[in-house]
Amino acid sequence: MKRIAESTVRRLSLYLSFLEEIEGRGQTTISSDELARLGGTTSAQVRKDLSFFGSFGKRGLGYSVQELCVSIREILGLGRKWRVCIIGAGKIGTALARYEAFSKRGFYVKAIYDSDSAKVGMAVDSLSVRDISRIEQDASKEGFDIAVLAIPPEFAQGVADRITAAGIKAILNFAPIQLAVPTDVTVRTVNMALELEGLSFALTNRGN
Amino acid sequence: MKRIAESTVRRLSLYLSFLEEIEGRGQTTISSDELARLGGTTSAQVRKDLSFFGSFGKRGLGYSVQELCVSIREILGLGRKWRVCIIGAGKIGTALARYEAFSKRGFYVKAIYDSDSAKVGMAVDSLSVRDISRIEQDASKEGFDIAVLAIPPEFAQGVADRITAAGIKAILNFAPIQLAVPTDVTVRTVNMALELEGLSFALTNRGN
DNA sequence: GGTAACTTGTGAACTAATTCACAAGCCCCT
DNA sequence: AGGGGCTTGTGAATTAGTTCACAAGTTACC
Repeated sequence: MKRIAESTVRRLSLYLSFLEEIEGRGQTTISSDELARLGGTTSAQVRKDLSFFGSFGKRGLGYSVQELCVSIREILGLGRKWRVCIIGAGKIGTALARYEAFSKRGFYVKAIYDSDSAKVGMAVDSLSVRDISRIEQDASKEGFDIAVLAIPPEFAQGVADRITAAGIKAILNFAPIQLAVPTDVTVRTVNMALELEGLSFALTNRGN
Repeated sequence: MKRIAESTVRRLSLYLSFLEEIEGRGQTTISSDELARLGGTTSAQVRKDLSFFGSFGKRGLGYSVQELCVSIREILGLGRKWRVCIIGAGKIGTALARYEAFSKRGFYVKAIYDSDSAKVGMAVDSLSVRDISRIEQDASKEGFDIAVLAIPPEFAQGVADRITAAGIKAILNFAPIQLAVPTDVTVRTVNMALELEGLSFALTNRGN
């Protein structure tokens, strides 16, 4: 299969969220044009995005909302449940652990870790904060698929090394740092300072 | 000035974070190559990114860490303090309000709002949750530059309409929805479900 | 069954972003 | 003062991503 651009995957995710809402409203078919308007893109873009994975529509008619939902879920690998662990029981870590939107989309937070012994044992919803020293043994025993890193930047690389060594292949990184990981590990970084600075740039340079 | 790509702005932000760390360690000059390695890109990319805004280095020698910090801060508009309000005192909103990294970077959270009267008056650090109905009058009186939207998707567009009408030109949106705003308003959306789904895609299609 | 009105799927054309490659400039050493 | 070793800044080439445009397929209706 040809390499798929990250932008394409993002858009598929976005289309799926619209399709699910539309499905809930009882609409049964949708055209690439309607989907494009919802996603702020063009109909050609929608069709091209889908064409990398097959042909899902009917000419003259559009796409079956239900079938397209199923197809995109399959493309994105959402047909199964993913086991997530959160590392860092600070403000961000605990907020994420309590965030229901994750489990709604099939991502189940199974454990939360911290290195601070004062936090270990603390309850976060139905979970109890575990000591980070257990991460290696837990990772293989409990089969975590994804680790969410919500720790200070100075510890992030060290923890990333440990969890990738323990076999975790996907990391959602909230630390404002560029992680170095083996090539078979995927990292997505969410850096809020960077987003705010992008807004600062836009405000400063607006009006040309 | 030519239109600057969002990817360029992101990278400048990233370079700045490295430069600040390096400055703290006492290193006085840096080459595009070293900066590129830190940022996971190429030296040509670093030089090109900077070249859109001027020439900041010395041939044969590299860049002065201190001067480059100052220049990038100026490019990004970080020479001033930005006034931020957070809308939504739920899990994400309160976690963001308490997040110190914002003020370190010059973004000051001045107020937090919610529509739930049970939450209004509640303390979040030194702030007290205000009723959302006050947002219009507060926005002009207190001169908010940036609004952070941390509310359920079904309310996000309505609130976005109100705050843009009230003159706010920049929105950091955590609601998983595509906001429609006037062209002079900049929106950055952080959608964690979408990031997780990107990881799901990578895990599912790894090894090609 | 034929035709009109749509909409997809996809090469081709175009636009944007990244990488190459090298002249020009700077520092250090002798 | 001149040469060698670096590193920047930037047009040119390349690669990646988006948009165009149209043949091909589908439905509805007469």
